[in-house]
Amino acid sequence: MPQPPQLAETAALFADRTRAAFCLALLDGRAWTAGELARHAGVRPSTASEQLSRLIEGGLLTEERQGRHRYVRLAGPEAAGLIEALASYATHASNTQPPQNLRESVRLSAEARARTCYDHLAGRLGVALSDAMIARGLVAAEDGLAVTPDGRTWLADTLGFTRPPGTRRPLVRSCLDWTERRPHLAGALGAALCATALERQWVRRVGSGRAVKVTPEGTEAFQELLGATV
Amino acid sequence: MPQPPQLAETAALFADRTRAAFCLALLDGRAWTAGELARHAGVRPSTASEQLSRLIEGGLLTEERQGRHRYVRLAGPEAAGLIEALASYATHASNTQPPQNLRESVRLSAEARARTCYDHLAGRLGVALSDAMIARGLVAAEDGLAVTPDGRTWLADTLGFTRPPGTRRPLVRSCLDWTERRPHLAGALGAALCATALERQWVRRVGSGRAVKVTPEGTEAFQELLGATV
DNA sequence: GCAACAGTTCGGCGCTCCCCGAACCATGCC
DNA sequence: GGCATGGTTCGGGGAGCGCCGAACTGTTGC
Repeated sequence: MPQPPQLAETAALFADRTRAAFCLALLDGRAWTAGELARHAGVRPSTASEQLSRLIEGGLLTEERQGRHRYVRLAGPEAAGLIEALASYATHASNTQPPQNLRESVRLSAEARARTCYDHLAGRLGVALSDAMIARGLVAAEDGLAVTPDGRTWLADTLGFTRPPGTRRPLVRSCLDWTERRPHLAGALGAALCATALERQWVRRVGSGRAVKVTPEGTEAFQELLGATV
Repeated sequence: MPQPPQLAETAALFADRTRAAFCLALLDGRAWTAGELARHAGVRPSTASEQLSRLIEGGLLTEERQGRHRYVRLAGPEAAGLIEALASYATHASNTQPPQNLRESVRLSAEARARTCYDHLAGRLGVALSDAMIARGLVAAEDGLAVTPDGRTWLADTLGFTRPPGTRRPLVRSCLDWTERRPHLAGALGAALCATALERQWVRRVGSGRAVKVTPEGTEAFQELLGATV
C-alpha cells in the first residue's frame, strides 16, 4: 500500500451529498455562515456543524468566528481547483438532469448567464470575456494559455494589476466551465478581472448564490475595453 | 440542491482504500488483471471483483476480457487527470510518512527517480526533461505553458510527432509531480515523448509498478537531443 | 436580567458499505 | 475427463457514517 490512505480520505470529504453541496456553494469564493449553508443543503444546523468541522479538519475550509456567527470559506485556490475538477468530471461523465421546479430553473439560467467561480467570472459572461481577450491578442491560446506582452500592459493600464513577485500562483489558468463546456480564464488574471468588475460595479451579485448580473456600465466597459458584447 | 449528487457519487468512487489503491496502480496507464490488483491492494479476489465492477460502472475504468482474464485500464486521460489532481492535493495537504519496510523503500526511491504517470514520464526524470525542454526554448513557461515554433519542429523532426488535427487534447499540459512537488510536461507532448522513449528503449520498465529505468542509450539520447543530464 | 438567536455536543437510530468465505462458472492444461 | 486457476455471485457480519432531536453554551439586543 503506497499512499492510498490520503487519497481515500481526501476523496471521502466530498463523498457525501451534504458536504458536496457545501463545497459547491462555497465555490463562489465568499464566506458563508453555518446556518446559511445548512438551509442551502436542507439539513439541520447540528448536522451542518458536524460536517463543516470535518471539512475544516480536512484542510479544505477555513473558519473565522465573529460573534455568534461561524463564517467558513474555501481554504485557497488549490481547494477550489480540486472541487472544480471533480465537479467538471462529474457533470461530464453523467449528463445532468433538468431542474424540477421553476425557482430552481430560474436560478440555474441566471448562473448559466453569468456567475463567479471561486474568484473569477464564469458562465457565458466568463467565456465571452475569455474569447474577447484572446481575440484582442491579450492572451495567446495556441498550445496552452499564456499572457502576451500586450496583455501585460493592458492588465497594468486597465486594471492596475501587475503580477505580485514571488507568488507561485499561475498568472493565467484554464478552468473548464461546466455549463458552457468550454474553458475560460482563471488564475491571478481571472481573479483580478473579477475583483475589478465587482469593485467598479460592472457586475453585481444577485440572490444568495453565485449568480451575477452585468450592469449597464459593465456592458459599456466590456464593449469599450475588450470589444466584448455581453 | 443543484447537482451535488453527481459530485458526491464521483468522489465516492475514490473514497475507499481499496479502490484508491486500484486507481493509483492503474495510473501507470497499463492494463492490469483483476488478480494482480487484488494482490497489490491486499484484498481477496471477490472483493476486488466487486470494487472493479463499481469503478467500471462509474465510467472511470474500461475492461477487456481475454480468456479467463479480466483486464482493466483507466478509461482515458480525463480520468487519469482527475486521479492525479486528487492524489496531488492529498499528498500536498497531509505530509506523507516514510515507508515502513525496506522493500517498500526501494520501490519508492526507484519511482522517485523515474516513473510513468498515466502516459507520460514523471519523477526526477520527468522534471529534468521538462526543464531541459524549457531551457532549450522548445517550450515557453512564462505565464503558462506553450509549445514554441522551435518546439514544434523539434517534435516533428526528433519524435516524428505532429499534432493530430481535430483532437481536443491539449498539446502540452502541466502535471504536478507529487514526489518532486514541481510541474512537469503532460498532455499529447508528454505522451509522445514517453511513447518514443519506451519504443526506442531509452527507458525500460522495472518491476510491476510505475517505475522505469533509464538505459545507457537513453542517457546518451537525452543528452544529445535535449542537453539533459539524467 | 431576559429572550431570541447562532451554533455545538451528545446519544441514538438506521442505513450503507466494505470485506470475507463458500459455492459456483469458465477457461486452459494434462 | 480431471484438475488447477482466474474470476464471479451470494449471504452475512461488522464497522462506520449521516442524520436527527434534545439539551447546552455563548452572543446579541431589549
